[in-house]
Amino acid sequence: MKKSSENKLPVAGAAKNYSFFNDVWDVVRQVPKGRVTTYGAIANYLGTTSSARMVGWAMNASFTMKPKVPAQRVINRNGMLSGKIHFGTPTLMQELLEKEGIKVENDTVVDFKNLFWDPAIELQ
DNA sequence: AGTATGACTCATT
DNA sequence: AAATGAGCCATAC
Repeated sequence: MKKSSENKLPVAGAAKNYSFFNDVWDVVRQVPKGRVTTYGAIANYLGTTSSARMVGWAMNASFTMKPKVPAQRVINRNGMLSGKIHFGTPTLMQELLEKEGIKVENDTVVDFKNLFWDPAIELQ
């Protein structure tokens, strides 16, 4: 069995819970283009429903991950782009979403309810 | 080592 | 319906 060098993460202190972060990224990468999901949905799928905040931290760490994680498809339960401030520019997240065909108005995904992709249901 | 903060969410008021 | 408190737990200082 290989040591942690293979599973090493750029996140300090994540070694203990690296699987959680890894699972988050794995799920996010499977979000179809043009669809979105939420922190809570991912947390629920991973069995840590009340730890949606950790999903946010995983997203923050995802910027240094390869292959890249479509973090713009992960938003909060209101369909709002709560994490856009963590992108390079204040509008980058919205631009990425619109490039995928998702309409964004006032930092909120239009028709979010219809575009919502729940891993606990879709991914099973 | 203790406190504060946060890309969240739910329950209560 | 809007505001507030609480649970969550890793990171930052």
